Amino acid sequence: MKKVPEKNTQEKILDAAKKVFHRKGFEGARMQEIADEAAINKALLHYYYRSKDNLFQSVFEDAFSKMASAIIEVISREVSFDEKIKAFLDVYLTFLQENSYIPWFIINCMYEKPEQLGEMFRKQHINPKQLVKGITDQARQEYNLELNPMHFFVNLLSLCVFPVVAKPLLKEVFGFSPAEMDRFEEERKTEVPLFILNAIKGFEPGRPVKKTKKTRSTNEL
Amino acid sequence: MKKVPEKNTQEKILDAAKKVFHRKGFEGARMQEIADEAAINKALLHYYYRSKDNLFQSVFEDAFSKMASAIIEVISREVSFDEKIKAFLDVYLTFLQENSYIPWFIINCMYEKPEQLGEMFRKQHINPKQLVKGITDQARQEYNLELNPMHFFVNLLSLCVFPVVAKPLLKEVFGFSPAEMDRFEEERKTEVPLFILNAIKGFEPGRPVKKTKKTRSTNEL
DNA sequence: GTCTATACTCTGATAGAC
DNA sequence: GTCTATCAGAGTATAGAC
Repeated sequence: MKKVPEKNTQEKILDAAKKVFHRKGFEGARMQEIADEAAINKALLHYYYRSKDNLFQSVFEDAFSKMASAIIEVISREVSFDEKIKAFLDVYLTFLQENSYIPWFIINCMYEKPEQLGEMFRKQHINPKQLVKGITDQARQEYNLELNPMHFFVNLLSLCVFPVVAKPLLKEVFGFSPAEMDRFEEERKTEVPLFILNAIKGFEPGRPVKKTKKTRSTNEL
Repeated sequence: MKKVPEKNTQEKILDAAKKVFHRKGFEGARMQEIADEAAINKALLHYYYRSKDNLFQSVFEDAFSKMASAIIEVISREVSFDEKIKAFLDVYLTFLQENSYIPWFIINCMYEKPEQLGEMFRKQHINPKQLVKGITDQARQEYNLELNPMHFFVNLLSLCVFPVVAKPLLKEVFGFSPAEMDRFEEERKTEVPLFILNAIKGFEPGRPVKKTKKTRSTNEL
């Protein structure tokens, strides 16, 4: 009695929808294309998900909760600040590599339907502001670092997410082949932690920003 | 004899098209909406610009060249490395504040019509790879800093652009009021340079990443 | 549950009067 | 140059057989 892990139709549709919505966005996506991608008939889409809107909604909720829990899980770990940052970057960059369609999809959705989100947090009893403040509080207690909560967190996010979101742009601008692009993403797993950990050291109170070894006079590094 | 700076129809159309395409992207934009925005008839759009594609092309080229020249101008200045970085952040963050619609529009365009871009660079005789390498070469010569060209430039871009692109998302996640959001953007003009200049110092060869003042044992900051 | 065929709406584009 | 009217195609959604 073999276990055949064949996906049922509903799952096939959802997977296909993710791919197509990711590539084309809501407006650009075509129900026909989703049907083709899932290798089923167009009418079946409407059998399982009444409308395009409805299907999109499902894809969005799935994507957003994946994204949110990936972030929250790491942040909530009971480890030291530096371990937490490293773990965050490791887990999150890998997550983004494997789910590169999610960030742009979420951002776009916020443009089209800005309300949608607030209650998703309340439903899950999450307070992002508090969560973020926890990180920098920990940094102060353990390392005497003075980090601005929001800005530090947004910096983390930016360095992880932007390259993923702007991938098609960067690919074109720098003329990367798909293989080079993959390599670039792989490299970021070491480059981003390096950059951030270097930056953090500058926020020790004993290390004023203006100090420099060089002899340049007015504009110091 | 008063000068009445009334715009001619073609300009009215282009302005209207910018607004609508910037809000909705290519697929989401409707010719009817552009016509309404320009307070003219739909048929006139096709009189001046043969097709939707054609009109979009004009809007895109305008946005992209604005963005590109804002970046290139600063990078090409003949100043020291640190002055260049500071100038870049100052100019670019202000540009983004005043043109916050552009990044989303460009990235979205890359998803919807990935081809469109490569030749725009060739037309303007720009070699992005070379331009970017120039920055880190300068850093090595002037400050003995070993920066990876691509990654450093992408880091710069990320920290500037992502918060702008993800504005609706951040606004919702953190529950910012419009005023708070403005303040946040204003703060980034000091936070981002601080973060980056701190990070850069870590790339001096004499300053190994693993060094730390703290007594924590295995996982060093 | 899955398919074929089709209804209906929206939208980009054109024809032609003025 | 600008308008009204209309076409042709694409796309979502549904009806109904199996």
